[in-house]
Amino acid sequence: MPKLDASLIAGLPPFEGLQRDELEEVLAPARSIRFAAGTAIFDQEAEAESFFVLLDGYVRVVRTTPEGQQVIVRYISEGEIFGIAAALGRTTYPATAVAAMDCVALAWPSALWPELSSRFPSLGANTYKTVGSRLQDAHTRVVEMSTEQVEQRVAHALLRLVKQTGRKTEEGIEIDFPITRQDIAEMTGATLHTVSRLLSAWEEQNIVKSRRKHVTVCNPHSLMLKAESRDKT
Amino acid sequence: MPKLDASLIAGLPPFEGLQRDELEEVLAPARSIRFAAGTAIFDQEAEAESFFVLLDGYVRVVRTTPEGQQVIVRYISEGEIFGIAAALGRTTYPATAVAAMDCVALAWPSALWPELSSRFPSLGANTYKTVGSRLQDAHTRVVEMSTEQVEQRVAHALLRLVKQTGRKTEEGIEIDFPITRQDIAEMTGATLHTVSRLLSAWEEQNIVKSRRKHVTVCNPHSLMLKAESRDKT
DNA sequence: CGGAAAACTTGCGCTCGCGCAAAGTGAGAT
DNA sequence: ATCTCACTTTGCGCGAGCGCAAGTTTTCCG
Repeated sequence: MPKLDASLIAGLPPFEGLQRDELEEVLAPARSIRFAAGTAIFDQEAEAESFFVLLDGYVRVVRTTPEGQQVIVRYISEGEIFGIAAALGRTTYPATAVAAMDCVALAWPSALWPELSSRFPSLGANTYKTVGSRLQDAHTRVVEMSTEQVEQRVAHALLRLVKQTGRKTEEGIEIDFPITRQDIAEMTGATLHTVSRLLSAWEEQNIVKSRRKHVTVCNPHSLMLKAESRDKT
Repeated sequence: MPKLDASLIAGLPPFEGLQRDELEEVLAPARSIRFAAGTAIFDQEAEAESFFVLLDGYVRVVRTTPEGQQVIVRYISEGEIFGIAAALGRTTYPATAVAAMDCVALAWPSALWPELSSRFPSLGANTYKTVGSRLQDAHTRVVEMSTEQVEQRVAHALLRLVKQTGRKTEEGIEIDFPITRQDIAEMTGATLHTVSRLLSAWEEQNIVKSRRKHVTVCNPHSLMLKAESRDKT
């Protein structure tokens, strides 16, 4: 195993506020792992042996119901920490994490969390801050699911993805990883049929452009209008 | 202000693992406050000046949309910590907390959190553990909202309330605080009309008994059936 | 004790979005 | 090169549950 360099993680949100030598100390027990697109990084209900920081790619976090229905809980972007069951007093993962494209991640043994977080308080603080914002995100989604129509929810979901992972192209801002209608449906509590219809309608209006597994938002402002008001403009 | 006694908080989940003298130390900067039913303990978006532990009563946590729609995020029971924006790196409260009945709570200045949690690591660990389970609860609700019909969601919500706050009576298990059809609707993303219809139908089948602002579950098993399967038995 | 507000019930019609079905299309594999 | 599978589109009908409306009951308060 090659020795990992501190510059790998310098500047990433979880490690903000750490000194160079501290970074190296944190990094020492980590190993770097590649995951091919579509492979599981960890499985729901499995023993939480590791926690991770994503160095490259995108990860989809999915919860599966006893009946086999899937719901996408969130997408993880570069630099984010995930799989932190240990930090929240759990011994198993509450969801499955799947590489949405080829990924590279650092992995630490969960057992090291108490030591690491107490030795490097900023690490703990940074982590709990992201937990806080994820809790808020989750509540925001509950509110959306409770109060909005499908069209608004899909619009909100696209806007969030574009904001989180958007990559500028000549036609607009493209979501930076392969995403299907089915995926969008699982994020919004809709069916792939309805999502497909919405995207077609929006393409008609030059608000989005989509190809197989790719979505580009051309007119974010119009999409925001769709997201806000429930009248049928 | 009367000096508070350590026995007040001994045995409460957030303070598990603390010694007697530590409890007193933790308690020193706290003050005890009463809240009349219906009054706000803190408001969404307000500066997070304090965090709280509920000693008596129940608290409703509500998020309000820009359009004025309300969604009940959760209920807080005796012994739970809440309003911990500070622990999650926030400076404002993400939701409003309202006393669902007359309540007594302890309040600490938010500014003390870093010191308290580092001086008493169990306090931090206990708190983050509850944050973890709340994050999970929120995701569970997202999954429910995505995959279940209204009837199942209402059944699940009642079962959860009964489990969390149930008080045994001769007729069954009663939810321990005043709760309206509107409240249940705001927990489940339904309308009060639909909730009313469901409760009427279930009363017909001797599954629940409800009076104004009170709900008793007589037959939890039948209610679990309603919660699980989407066929119309 | 009486009046009013708050909470609850019930009926009716309509619409959003699902369920089902079937055909079309792009992309990777051999 | 073409085959095949995964992804996508589109049509049609139906039903859950909302929106609106009107009426009833309970509790609170003067």
